[in-house]
Amino acid sequence: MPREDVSETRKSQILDAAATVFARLGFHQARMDDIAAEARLSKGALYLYYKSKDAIIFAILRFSFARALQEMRQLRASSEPVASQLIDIVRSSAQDMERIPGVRAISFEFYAVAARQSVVRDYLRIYFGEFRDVLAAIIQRGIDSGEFRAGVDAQVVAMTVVALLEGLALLWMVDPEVVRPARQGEQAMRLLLDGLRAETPRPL
Amino acid sequence: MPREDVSETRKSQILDAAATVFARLGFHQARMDDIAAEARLSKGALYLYYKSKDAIIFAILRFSFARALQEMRQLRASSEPVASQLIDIVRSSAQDMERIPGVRAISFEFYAVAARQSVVRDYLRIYFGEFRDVLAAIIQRGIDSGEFRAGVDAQVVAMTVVALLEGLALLWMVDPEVVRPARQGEQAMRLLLDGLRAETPRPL
Amino acid sequence: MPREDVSETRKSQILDAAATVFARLGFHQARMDDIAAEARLSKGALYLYYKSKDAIIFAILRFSFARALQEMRQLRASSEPVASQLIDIVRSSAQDMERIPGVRAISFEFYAVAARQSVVRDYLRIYFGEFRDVLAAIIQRGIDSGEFRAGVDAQVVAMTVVALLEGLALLWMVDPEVVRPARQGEQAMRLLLDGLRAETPRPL
Amino acid sequence: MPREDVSETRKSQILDAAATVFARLGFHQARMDDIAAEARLSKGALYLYYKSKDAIIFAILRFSFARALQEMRQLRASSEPVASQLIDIVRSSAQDMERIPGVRAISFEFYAVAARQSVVRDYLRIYFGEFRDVLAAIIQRGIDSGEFRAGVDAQVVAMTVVALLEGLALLWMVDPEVVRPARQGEQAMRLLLDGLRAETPRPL
DNA sequence: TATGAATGAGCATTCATTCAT
DNA sequence: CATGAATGAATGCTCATTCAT
Repeated sequence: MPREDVSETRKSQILDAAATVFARLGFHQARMDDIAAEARLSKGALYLYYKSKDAIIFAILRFSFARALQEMRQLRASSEPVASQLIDIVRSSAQDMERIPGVRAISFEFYAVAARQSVVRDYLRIYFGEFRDVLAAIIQRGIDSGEFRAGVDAQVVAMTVVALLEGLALLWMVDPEVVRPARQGEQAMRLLLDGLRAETPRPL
Repeated sequence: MPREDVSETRKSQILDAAATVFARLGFHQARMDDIAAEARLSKGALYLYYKSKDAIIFAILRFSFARALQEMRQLRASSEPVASQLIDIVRSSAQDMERIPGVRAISFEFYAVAARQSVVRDYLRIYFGEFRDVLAAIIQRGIDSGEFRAGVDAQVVAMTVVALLEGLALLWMVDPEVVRPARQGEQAMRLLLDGLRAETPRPL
Repeated sequence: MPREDVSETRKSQILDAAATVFARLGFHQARMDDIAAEARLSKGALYLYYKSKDAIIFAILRFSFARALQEMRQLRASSEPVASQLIDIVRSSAQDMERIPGVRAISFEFYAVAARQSVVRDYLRIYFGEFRDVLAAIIQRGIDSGEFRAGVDAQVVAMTVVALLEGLALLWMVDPEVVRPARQGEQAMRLLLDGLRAETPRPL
Repeated sequence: MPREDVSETRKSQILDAAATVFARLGFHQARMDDIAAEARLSKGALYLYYKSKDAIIFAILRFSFARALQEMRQLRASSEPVASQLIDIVRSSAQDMERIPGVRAISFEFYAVAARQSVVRDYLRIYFGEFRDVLAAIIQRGIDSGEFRAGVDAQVVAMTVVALLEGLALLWMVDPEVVRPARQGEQAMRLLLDGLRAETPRPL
């Protein structure tokens, strides 16, 4: 009469707790005791499911990464007009970040780690690369359809959009009273779209 | 026979060393021993000039902050055409970050800390606020002069430019082979400028 | 419908496994998990039969002790000539140790523990005491029969033989390429026998 | 005005303390706190001078080993009659062990470790090997001078003497009331000497 | 002013033991 | 009988900070 396998339950129970604690305290300041308490497990139990604190951090990285990639791939499907699709993407990304502030706090932890650890950097490189590719494909569709003027470099525009979103996340974390990612992100995107549509780019 | 005051010399000697070590190892992984060794001072000497490791971190924050603000205020002076001034700002910011990668690594450390410590966040808020204000003033000049179309929100555009620069810094750290802040930042800025000049923003 | 009592089976199953693991890893380095795995039982099962890890260690001590005493008492029976019986004893003891190296590894663990725990020391005291007594009886027979010269202290000779065997076990563990307990133990015993037979012990 | 270098002082202060604690509690049961307390230093100070607990254990091994080898080499010099020199060696070895019981307790710890760690075994191999060589040289001198009968294998006799001493140490640790290493070791050595001198080894 | 030896609080990790199933 | 998930006390080691010199 084998008991049901709680292994997966425990693992996500731990990751959830760890994410909460990491968001509050940061990777370093967070103690295994904090995570255990948050997960309502004993400290020893954490080690039944994860080899070390670092292993938990990496598991969170992998998990968030996988989910982010998955969400991103949903973007391809759409057959909306390109401009409004881009605005949707920016707006919903911005809304997501405004909705769950903890996630962003952890992102900044990861960015700090990435600056020194190539393993972490690798994950981010793939993530941002794929994000740019998805956007670039959409933008390219706009160019091909004549919605955007020819001569635009889709990759550069994609990079601009990603940078804009990440930059807004930072500014919002720093000054949430003033920075409103959804609203202002959308306005920024509209400006970019105006630039993309402009018949002739004028010289300086 | 008073010896000359080495106090200021020592302080910046320590801050330089600390910045180097923090860039390499991060705030947490960096040991007071590492900083002392890098500064060619004894560990005890660090405590003659700074009360604690955190005090050193804050001193770096204050110092970078002050210098960044100062550099920023130089921007006001210019009487260039607005568009080219904006491009200059983006390009030189991007070039700066490409020139001294260590500085950026420390920025990411600060951003991670800012997500949890309001004192740090306060500094960043002021910094980014001022940056936006400077840019907004320039942009407003463009609007007033008719170089940009009326109806544009200078603050939003300023925020967009700052977000773009910060986002590029992140993407560049993650993937320096592909992301070229100076070149691509300039292209992004030109797109934005095209949008700003567009006679009539078109509806979606 | 009483199931057959597996209790004794389990107990020796556990002791066998524990002995194997202890021989490989030592008392301290060996984990209850290791013993359970080796015994093909769950960790919990170990506690059904033994109260603690220490209890297992003591059970091994008691078991080895009982068997060793029993084997030893077989020695009394013989009616061989004394000299050859002594040589037989030394040779077969030495052969035993060469045959099962694990047993010796555990002995050294017990000796280390004995140096600090009187309970363990007590067992060893009885064991070595009895060993000496058995040998002393044999030797005394040699003295009484005139095979050995009078004036010899049977207890001292017995102690010498036991010390020799234990010493050889140590030297063999340390340098098995060079030390051959059976062969060299026999030669040592023959020398001793020559000394025992010598008409007159000569002054220095 | 540099302070005197306390490094060597501290190191031996720590080794002394550690030896005391190890003798009392064994390698495993001894805590770094115990050693620190015994050395009247903080736990941290131990780590200034030794990298780890194992490093302390090894340092004790190396130190004892070096001193034991050194003492042993003093034996070569003598030009006493061989028989009395051997008796002196046995007697003084036995007296040494009776004098400092702690040293022996640690030996048994090392023997237990040696059974599983070749690094430790290597030290002991060299030590016992050298001990045997020194004794063998002395015994060979006895053979060459005619003091002992020809046909004796000096190495085997040397091994016998070493085994005897180690065996006595064990028996003494186990039963110090009954076993008197110095006295009984000397008697055993005299028996061996009788055997060595015997004109003709008799057949069984 | 400067040193660096010393301190000790703090933390990740291990593992014997328990107990619900 | 048997299991193995869960517990939590125990401990080696680190490192910011202090202070005698």
